[in-house]
Amino acid sequence: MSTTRRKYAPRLPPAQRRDQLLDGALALLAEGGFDALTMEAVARRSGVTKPVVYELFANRAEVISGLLAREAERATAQVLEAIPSGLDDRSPKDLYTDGVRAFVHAVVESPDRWRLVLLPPEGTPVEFRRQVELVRAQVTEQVNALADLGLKAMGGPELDAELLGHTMLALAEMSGRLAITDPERFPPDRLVAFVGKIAHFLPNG
Amino acid sequence: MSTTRRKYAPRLPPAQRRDQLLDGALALLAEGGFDALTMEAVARRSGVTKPVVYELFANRAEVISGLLAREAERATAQVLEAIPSGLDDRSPKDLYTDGVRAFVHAVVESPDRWRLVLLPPEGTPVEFRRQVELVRAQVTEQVNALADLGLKAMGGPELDAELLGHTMLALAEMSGRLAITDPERFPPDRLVAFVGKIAHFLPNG
DNA sequence: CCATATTGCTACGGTGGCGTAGCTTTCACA
DNA sequence: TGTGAAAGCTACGCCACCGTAGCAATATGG
Repeated sequence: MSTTRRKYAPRLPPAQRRDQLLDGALALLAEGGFDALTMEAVARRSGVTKPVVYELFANRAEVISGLLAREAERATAQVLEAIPSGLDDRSPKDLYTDGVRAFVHAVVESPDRWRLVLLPPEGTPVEFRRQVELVRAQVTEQVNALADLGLKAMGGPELDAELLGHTMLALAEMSGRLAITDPERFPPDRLVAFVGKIAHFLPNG
Repeated sequence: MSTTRRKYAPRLPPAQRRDQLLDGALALLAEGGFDALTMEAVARRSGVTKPVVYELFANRAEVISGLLAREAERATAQVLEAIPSGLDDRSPKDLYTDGVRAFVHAVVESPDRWRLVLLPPEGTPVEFRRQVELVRAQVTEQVNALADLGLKAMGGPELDAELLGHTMLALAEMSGRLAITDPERFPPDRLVAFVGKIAHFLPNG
């Protein structure tokens, strides 16, 4: 058995290869969870061998954090692009509702990406949790600001501002989760309509 | 070097050993996530050898589902015990608030247990997700019933009943999560007070 | 105090991922 | 067209976990 040499994979500049590998990693994750995300698997998936992967990522942890970093960036870009934060002739309530709308649509567009953020942590690699928490902290800050604004604009702070922020986030995430896990039953419109109503029932925010 | 024989672990009847092993498994999970939960580790952790573990669990999957089954049972018991569902002279809103109170206190009492349910899966073993979803489905049904009750009692269904159920659940889970991840900043009282206010702002439920 | 079931242990062979050393092919450019 | 750097590849040794076969200690009850 002359060990037949494998066909050379097409050559790629590092940056591009890196992206390709992360694509593979994301797919693996979506299919088989974190257990499926190994260096070997990433290599196989992209039709390439292990040393190639090690050329770009020192270890599994780097693949994971690299993946999350990239996806988080794209994810936020996806939302920010959809939400014209410039003109704010809208009330905080409408701003929030519009944000949720943009968010839910982004989720429906790239479920794999968002599954990563919405249905992840604990029991998953530590580095990963760290990263997610970082991103979440940023978002929380923004949302808290909005909540504050709402409370100030509409009267005395009858509600715990910080918790209101968390709640707004939780509502958005719930919508995203439902949009991913049961898209038939929960189309974006239904979700957004509901969130909008809730927002208007609250005394402010 | 005569290979010194290891000291015999105290003998235990199966049921008791089983419980001990699951305790070990839970601790491992809390410390190092799912990657840390291996047959070897479970054995080591309980000062016992692998075949002993295999005597009680055929494989990792069984350990996991066994663990989740036990914890889920204890968890629900913990809540049900704290919430006197018999007397319902209270309004649905108060019922809900009391439920959340009981829930948050249960969480604070056994964080490891609830972390398992609240900050879990995806990217974690499939069997596990299945189990969690089963439990969650049961709870969702209960909560939906409550939401329905609230909506009917307080006037026409201005709100999407099903989504209201999900929201109530999401609020409770958010409270639980915050109670676990930042207990200093979010003591039970603060959380419960907030949830109570929110409930009363909504037109019903 | 001995027989025997029960409980636990040692010791493997097997698999699969990790990470690296060193060789081979491509390809851009002279 | 030929050459050297860049990009890939093969092929290891290592380690951790899996799962099992067969032996050793310990209880119990006759």
